[in-house]
Amino acid sequence: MSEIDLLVRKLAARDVVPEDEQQALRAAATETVPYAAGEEVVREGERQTVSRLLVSGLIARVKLLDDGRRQITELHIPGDFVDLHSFLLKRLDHDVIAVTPARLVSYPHEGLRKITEQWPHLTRLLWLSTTLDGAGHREWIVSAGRRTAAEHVGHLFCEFLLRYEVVGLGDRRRCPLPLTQQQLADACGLTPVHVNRVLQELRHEGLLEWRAGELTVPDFDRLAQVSRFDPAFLNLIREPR
Amino acid sequence: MSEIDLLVRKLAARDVVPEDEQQALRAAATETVPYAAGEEVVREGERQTVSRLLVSGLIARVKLLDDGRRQITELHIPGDFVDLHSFLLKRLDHDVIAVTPARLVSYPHEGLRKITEQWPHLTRLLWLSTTLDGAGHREWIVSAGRRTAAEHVGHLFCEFLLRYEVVGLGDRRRCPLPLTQQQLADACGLTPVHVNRVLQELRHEGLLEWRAGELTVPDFDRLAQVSRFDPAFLNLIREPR
DNA sequence: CGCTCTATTGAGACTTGTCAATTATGGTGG
DNA sequence: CCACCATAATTGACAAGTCTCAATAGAGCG
Repeated sequence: MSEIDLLVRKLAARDVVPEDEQQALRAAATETVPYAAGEEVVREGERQTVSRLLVSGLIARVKLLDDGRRQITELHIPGDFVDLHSFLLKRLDHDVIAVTPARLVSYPHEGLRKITEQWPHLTRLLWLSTTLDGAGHREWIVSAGRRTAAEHVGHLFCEFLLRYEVVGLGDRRRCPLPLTQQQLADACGLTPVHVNRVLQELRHEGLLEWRAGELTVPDFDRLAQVSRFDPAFLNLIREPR
Repeated sequence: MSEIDLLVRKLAARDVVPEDEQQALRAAATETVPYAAGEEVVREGERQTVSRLLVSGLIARVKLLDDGRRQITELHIPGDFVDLHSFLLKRLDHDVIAVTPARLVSYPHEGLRKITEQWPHLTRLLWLSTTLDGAGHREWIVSAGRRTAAEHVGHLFCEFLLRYEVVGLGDRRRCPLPLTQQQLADACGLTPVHVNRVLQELRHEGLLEWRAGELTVPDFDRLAQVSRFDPAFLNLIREPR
């Protein structure tokens, strides 16, 4: 199994990824770096010269306020670039931390630059990947701004189920969810206490189970309906880009 | 004055934009389309074949929930591409509407595709432009999740002042802000009633004035401090991309 | 077998929302 | 130029959702 298989699955859900482009991607990778749970992968503001593809584990993008308030702005599963945007931004506006032990493959910006010079379609696929992040961000803005706490949590769970399904590491009944309630609270902009109460409510309604880092949802459509989840933002349409 | 001048100012704040690339951009534009206030520019889910650059007016990206709740996920000022991400996504996850009368220059995706084939550095600048949107989104997630209502409103105002300053249409004392309180509420995930109270609070503390669609902030640094505003997310660093 | 981190529970406070009415503002036709 | 109208802004009283603080219970780990 190649280090880019999961990324290819993710991209292949949106367009054809020719073999030569896969090869070019593989050639751009350098080493694979392991991280321990809680370890910092990227610190806000520091100049980056590589971007990193997650191949195993769970990664969070975290923004901190000076008084300690913290907000997770995205959670990454295997097959996601956790900081492809650093190729353009050079300095990130957030930290990147490993939630669980994780392995990340490095793609030096120099190699990515060469890809933009020789592989226009692959470039567009990578660009697409960052715009998918953007679509995810917008959905999170809606969740934080206009959804109730229960809808917000349920919506995030639906998102996870489908994203894991796309890369073949889960389906719409179950997927990994190795978070603490504190971390879930930081992702939703809630307190851990309230997240706990919301989870109990969702569990008592039989909408989900969540134990030992695994999420189980007996009826995806029901959870999706209750959470006002519409998968359109995942852009799961295979067409030329 | 060329239609891309404001965009060039925006990009030039982050990297050098050579004359030949400016020329390539100009060549990719087709017509300029005027919109009336309230008019829809792009409808969610419809397949797009052009992207649009805003040259005058104010534009909002709006997401709607089935029961009428509405969230603005981004506000665009002149010099912004309002839907460059549609070049990759093809179908947007949100509507795009004109808040005020506006003029938009069309860039057919076909021409953008050619740019990705012939102008790698310009391609990276356009890609950068969408990642700046992403950084803005993340800041909005933090505002919605972890900032108080007053901080949220103040933060948005600081963002506006600096963005207008970058394109030369304002400075950190004053800029256009042609929104209703209802629209501001939809951008912040608040109710109009609460936005109104927050505005009075900010006004009474002498932090800002806002009349006739124009925002005036006597002391930017004080508003920024009160709002926990850190301009880093705007990525205002000129370096090779 | 402790120890530490995580999850759970309860009581009360506070921010923000809801509903409904009133006032101000700006544009338009006469 | 004025009266009128629709929209936007403002106000008040009260409800609701979420937070805070503090304590207890549970679970994983050396």
